[in-house]
Amino acid sequence: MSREIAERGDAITALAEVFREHGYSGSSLAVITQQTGLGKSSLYHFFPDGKQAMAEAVLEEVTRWFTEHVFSPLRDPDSPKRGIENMFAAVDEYFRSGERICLVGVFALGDSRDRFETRINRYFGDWTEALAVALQNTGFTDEKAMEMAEEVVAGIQGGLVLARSRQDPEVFARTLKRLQQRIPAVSR
Amino acid sequence: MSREIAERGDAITALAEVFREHGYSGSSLAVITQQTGLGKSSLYHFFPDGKQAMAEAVLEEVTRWFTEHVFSPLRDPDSPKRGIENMFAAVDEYFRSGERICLVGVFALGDSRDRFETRINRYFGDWTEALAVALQNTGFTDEKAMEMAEEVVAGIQGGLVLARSRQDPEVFARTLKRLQQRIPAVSR
DNA sequence: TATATACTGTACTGATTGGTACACACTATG
DNA sequence: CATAGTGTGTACCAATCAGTACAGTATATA
Repeated sequence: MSREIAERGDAITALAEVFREHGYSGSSLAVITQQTGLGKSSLYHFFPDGKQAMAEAVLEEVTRWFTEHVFSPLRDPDSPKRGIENMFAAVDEYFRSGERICLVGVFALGDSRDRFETRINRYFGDWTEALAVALQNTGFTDEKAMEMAEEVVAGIQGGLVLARSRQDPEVFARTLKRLQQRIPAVSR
Repeated sequence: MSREIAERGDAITALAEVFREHGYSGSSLAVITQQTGLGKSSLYHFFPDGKQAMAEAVLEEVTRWFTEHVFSPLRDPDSPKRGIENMFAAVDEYFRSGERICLVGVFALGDSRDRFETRINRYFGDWTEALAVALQNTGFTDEKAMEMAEEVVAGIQGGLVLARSRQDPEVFARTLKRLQQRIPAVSR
C-alpha cells in the first residue's frame, strides 16, 4: 500500500480545495476521495466525526490563516497603514488574483450556512472589525472607519462572486485596486 | 385529491425560494416537495426533464424579471437617471432589503456554476452592461461608466454575501445606500 | 528485529438520491 | 353528461449517499 499524504494538515489543505470548488453538499465522499487521493478509511481516520468535521477543520484552518496573516497585522496599533497594505497584498495572493473564491462565502451562500453559522459570522465579523481598527488608527472616526471597513470587506466578496460568475479574474483585480484607492492612507 | 398550486408559474415561484435557500445540490427532491407542497408527480408533470429543468426555469424567470424591471429601464436613453434610481429601488425591494439573497450568486458560488455557466455569465454581463449604458448617458466616458457599473454590481453582491453571513440585513441596506451616493447624477 | 501506533484498501450497511410507472382524480370543453 | 387533457398520490427503481468493520500494511521507536 502506498502512503501519499499521510498527514492531517495535508488532508485539510486538499479538503479546502474540494469544498471551495463544490460547496458542502456538492462535496460527496466520492468526490472527496477522488480529488484528495485519500481513501475513506484515511479520511475517517483523520476525521472520525465524518464530513462535517472535515469541513469544520477546513474552516478552522482558514480562520487561523486569516487571523495570522491578515487580522493580526491590521490590529497592530503601530503600523495601521502597513497592516492595510499587507491585507490587500495577502488577499490578492490568497485568492490567486481572482481565480479562487472565498470558502467562507461559498458556505455562507449555500445550504451549509446554518450548519457553520457561528464560524461564518465570526470570520466576517473579525475581518470587518480588524480593518476598522486599522482605519481608526490612521485617523478616521470610529463610525467612518466601520463604514469603510464594511464597504471593503463586502467589496472583496462581491468582486469574487463577479469574477467567478464571469470567469474573469480581472474583475477581482480591478475591484481590489478600486477599493485600495479609496483609502487615503494607503493610496498615497 | 386537492389541487393547491396547479400552475407552472406558481411552481417556478415556489422553486425559486427553495433553490435560493438551499442551493442546487442542497435542494433534494425531498426538500423540494416538502417546501413547495407539490408532489413528485406534479413536479415531473411541469418539468419532465427533472431537477435541472426546474432550476433552469427558475433562472430563466429571474433573468426575465430583471430584464423587464431593471435592465430595460437602465437602457432607456431618455432617462438614465430614472433608470438608475429605479434599479436601486427595485433591487432593494427584490432582495427584501437584504433578507433575501441572489439566486444567481448562489448558483455561481456553488457546485452548479458549470451546469448553468451561460445563464450566470449572461445575467451579470447584462446587468453590468445595462448600468454602464445608463452611466454613459448621464455623461460618463465609456471607460469610467464600465468601471463604475462593475463596482456597483459587485458591491451589491458583496453586500448580499455579508448580510447573509452576518444575518444582518442592515449591512445590505447600508451598502446599497453607499453605492447610490457614489453616483453623482443620482445622489443629487 | 520486535512491537505498538498510524495509516489504508476492500467490502459492506441502511438511508436517501433523482427519476419512472401507473392508476386515479379533477376540470374545462363539447 | 361524456370525454379529453391536466394534474396528483402511491409505489417502486437503480444509483449514490455518509458511515462502519476489519484485515491488513507501513513506519517509528526501542
